[in-house]
Amino acid sequence: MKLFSLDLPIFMPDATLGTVRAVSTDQLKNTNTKMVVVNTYHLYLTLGIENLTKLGGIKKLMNWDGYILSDSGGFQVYSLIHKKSNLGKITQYVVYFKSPVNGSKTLLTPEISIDMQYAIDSDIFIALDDCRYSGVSRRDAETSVNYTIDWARRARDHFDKKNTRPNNKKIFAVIQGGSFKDLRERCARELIEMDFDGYCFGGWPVDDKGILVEDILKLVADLMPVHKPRYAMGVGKPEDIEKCVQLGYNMFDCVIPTRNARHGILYSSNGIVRIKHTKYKLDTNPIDSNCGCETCRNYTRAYVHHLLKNNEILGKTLATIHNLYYYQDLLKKNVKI
RNA sequence: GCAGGGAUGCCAGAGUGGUCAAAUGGUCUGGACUGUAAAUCCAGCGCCGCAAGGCUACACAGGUUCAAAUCCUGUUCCCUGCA
Repeated sequence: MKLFSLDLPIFMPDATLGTVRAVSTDQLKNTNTKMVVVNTYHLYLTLGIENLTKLGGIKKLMNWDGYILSDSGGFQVYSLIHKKSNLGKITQYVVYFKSPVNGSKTLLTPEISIDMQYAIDSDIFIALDDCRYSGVSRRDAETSVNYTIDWARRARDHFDKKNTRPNNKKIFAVIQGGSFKDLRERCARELIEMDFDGYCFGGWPVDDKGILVEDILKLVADLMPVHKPRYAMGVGKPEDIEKCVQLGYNMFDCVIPTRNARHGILYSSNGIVRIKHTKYKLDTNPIDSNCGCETCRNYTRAYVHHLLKNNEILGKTLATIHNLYYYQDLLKKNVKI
């Protein structure tokens, strides 16, 4: 399947604030990355609609000639409010985020989220959703589904109102419902009626032990239209992505390759390399001898070990370049014809 | 040489009569991280023990005291002024 001119499946690194941490746009390009995920909520808070519009959008700001997908802020509804509480409040009409610094309020609605995504000038929009933990109770999952459907309709309407074709923008919706089959079915059915350009698996993709919730992922994948992109949000570890490709998903994003790189966990064809371990201090091999990334072509494990042990910025950069290249390679191997 | 100040774990550095195996950082060793509040977080780090627990420290030598890392005396070393 293709999306724009891209082969699916695709992995999109997270560039929350308009940067994949530790790498420049050129370096990012050289990892074979074609699309990145930016975050509506974080950009709304930091740059805002007006400023970002003046600056001409995030692509221009980043000097990025690839594609941009903007997450709606729905994950922050989960990570900042449901998970930590006290950082905001959710109602059917609006979501309030409370700043932990000075207590000031930020208001987010499905409409504001869309306006912001236009300011970002992204290629793929996401309708605001009420994201929950994978083990969410039935009662909460029901609320989440109700809000998500309602917000998706409002997002869709607002998106259409502003979308003067032919600008080739797409909008995806997120299927919530926790582990409850009927709720997932209802959510999927109603969202499909609204005719979005793609559908996303919503919620936390792993259980409290970190194990991929395969049964729920399968259930939801089977509810999605076959001819449209299927995006498993927040997935995941290399093996989790491969499992999800088998289930039918073809779009992925996750902080794991980038965050783990910064923390010294590197992926290789021979398994995980914890580069900060002392055994790599004098190791003059590349991180992965089968890898063609800038890091592996030019530097040794000993060097990356040394840099990361001493908290040098370049260590994070080289590690990130490697992990992203590894992920893009992995997805290439999983392209289905 | 004179006058002050100081010596506590690998480093930095609290504690100034009992509640002190030794705060807290850092280093070090593990681990976690899944639509990024994350260059973050958690655990361990004198010795023995899986653990409960036990044992040993606060430059060195004496002393005072029921009790000293903490008070006194001397020694060694370091720092800061003045010569």
